[in-house]
Amino acid sequence: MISLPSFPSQQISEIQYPNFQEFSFDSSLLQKLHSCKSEKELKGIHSLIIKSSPSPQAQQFIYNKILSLCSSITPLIDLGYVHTLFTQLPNPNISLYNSLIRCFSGSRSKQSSLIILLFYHVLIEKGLIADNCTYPFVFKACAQLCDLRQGEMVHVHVIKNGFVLNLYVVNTLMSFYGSLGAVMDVRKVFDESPQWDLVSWTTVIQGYVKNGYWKEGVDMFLEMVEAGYTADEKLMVVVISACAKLGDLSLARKLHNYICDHRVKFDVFVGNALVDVYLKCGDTDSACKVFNKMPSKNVVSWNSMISGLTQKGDFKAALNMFRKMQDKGVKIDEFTLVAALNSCANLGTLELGKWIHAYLDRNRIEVDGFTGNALIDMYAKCGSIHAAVGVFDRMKLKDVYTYTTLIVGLAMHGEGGMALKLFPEMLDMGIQPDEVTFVGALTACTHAGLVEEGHKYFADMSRVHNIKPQMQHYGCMVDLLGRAGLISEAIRFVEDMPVEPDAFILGTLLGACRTHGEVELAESIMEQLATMEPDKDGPYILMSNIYASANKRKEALQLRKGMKRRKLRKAPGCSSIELDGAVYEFRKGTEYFPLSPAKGEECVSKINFCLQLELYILFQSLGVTSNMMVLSLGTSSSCLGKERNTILNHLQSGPANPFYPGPADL
DNA sequence: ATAGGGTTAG
Repeated sequence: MISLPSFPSQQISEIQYPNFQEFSFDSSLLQKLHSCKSEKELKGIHSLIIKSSPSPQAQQFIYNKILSLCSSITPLIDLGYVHTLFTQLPNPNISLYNSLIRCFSGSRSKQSSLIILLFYHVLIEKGLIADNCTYPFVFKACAQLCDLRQGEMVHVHVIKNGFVLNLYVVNTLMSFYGSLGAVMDVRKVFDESPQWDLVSWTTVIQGYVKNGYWKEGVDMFLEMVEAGYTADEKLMVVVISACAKLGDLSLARKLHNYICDHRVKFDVFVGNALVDVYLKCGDTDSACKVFNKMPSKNVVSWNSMISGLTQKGDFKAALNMFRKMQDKGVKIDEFTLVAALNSCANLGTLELGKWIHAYLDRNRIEVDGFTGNALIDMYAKCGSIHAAVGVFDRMKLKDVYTYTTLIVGLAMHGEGGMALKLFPEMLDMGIQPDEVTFVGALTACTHAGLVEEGHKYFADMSRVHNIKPQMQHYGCMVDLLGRAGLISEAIRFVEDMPVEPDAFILGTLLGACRTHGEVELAESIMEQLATMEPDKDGPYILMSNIYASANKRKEALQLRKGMKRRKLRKAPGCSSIELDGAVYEFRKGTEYFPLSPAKGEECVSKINFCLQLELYILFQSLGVTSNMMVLSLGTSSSCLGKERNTILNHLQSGPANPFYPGPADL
């Protein structure tokens, strides 16, 4: 039972945290309150307290305790209950308001943020003054709601009440401006603050970096070092991520050295940032070294490796990582799958791509946004354009990437008409096309032979959509005109371009010359190309084909000699097939090997890569077509029966397939 | 009681 000495009420309001021993309070109740960990327990104790019918003074004290307890066990707590509790308090002071607000800051939803702002306005109306514990939550709520004006208003209150001297308040204020992209305001608050700590520097640097001012962020870091501060691991992560965006390898090495020299804690965040920066700067070896040295890895570490290798174009290494990650039992997430799908798309490993699709379905991961876009791309690039369309149709959240991916995919499959139907549909949905969408639309026009339509898209690009044509778009137009046989128009187009044609454009023209037998024109273009890119074999190959089809043997021979003189060799053709989830790659004149390492690593040497066409037919006759597809076929045709049988034996009885776990494994 | 961190596309 609680028995209180009776205080005059004015005195009570001055004592914020009375010593509970003065209440001769049943200490077991208070102890229970302290050790309480769940809402249920809390409510139980609450009812016990009500039953003990405390005096108003004791009630204020206890409710105060309960409320601060609530704010420490969020988000487990029922916010409605918290609010009811709060309304029981007769004259809540600012610290009680802070406790209340803290309860609502746990859920980080838009609704809770609105409620926090509401409480903030109520407390001001009641004549209370917010303090250093109120403002951080209020700024967080403004950031969550993307409400710049509201935040600016609170900023004024902060100035009026003198809280610009409080680092907690100033730092959250900067973080608020930074999250809304107001970089100048972040800097202004920083410059006007009379004192800084490491968090202030981190916040201002992050303000720059998050908004794309990578160079400024790095410069600010250097300024900080100059001013005598020492960075911690949290700041280093920000600076390293800026360095990754800049792609500056020598800076990356300097930052790595800084970490070692200053004994910055090498935690999983720092490790991940380093792995990422080395991969983005093209130094795979260093990335692997850091990755292997990391004391603890998480899903992000693996994702960084996989997506980094994918972006570098090392798709096989990426998929091997993906497999290794699963072997280690690391739980994969959407980031993993998007990166893996990207690799599948580029390698043409449809089976693995399908497996990932099934994985998404099985784990009830919504096929939307990033995952949906990656799936569409994978199916389109692996030749299953119908599956790509199927994914597209089921997606609820379509963005410019979704439309562009499918437009490009359809165009590449010769479905120019279907691709061009999507374009106006996209505009109707209120989605603005970007420069890549126009590359897709122009390619679609090329493949459908729609010259007029192409001109219209090209004109609309700058006129209606305010996108300046880039070299790629000029290239598309040259290709469009060239393939349609309008060579002279293509030449005129190149001459009228506001920029000098690059090797790609000239190569496109050369391709048009080949299709339409324009030998003399080809020769003059070839001359230009040979000076621009003396090391490329492509133009020579094209030109020799042009001579060959014009029956000009002598010229062709001379060209070959020229190639030899320049030590140019035709890059070997390359092709691959997928069988039961393993990719077999064929290179002309070399050996073939399965994509996956380990058991299947032994190579069968010197197999002509074009064998696969025959293999495909053979497999069809054997009735094993379902797991196999041919991605691209070579053009030469010499074939050795013995070697073919070797491959057949190898594929049928050989290394354990599939290398990737099938749907049944998970 | 209250502030700052890494990975995803066409």
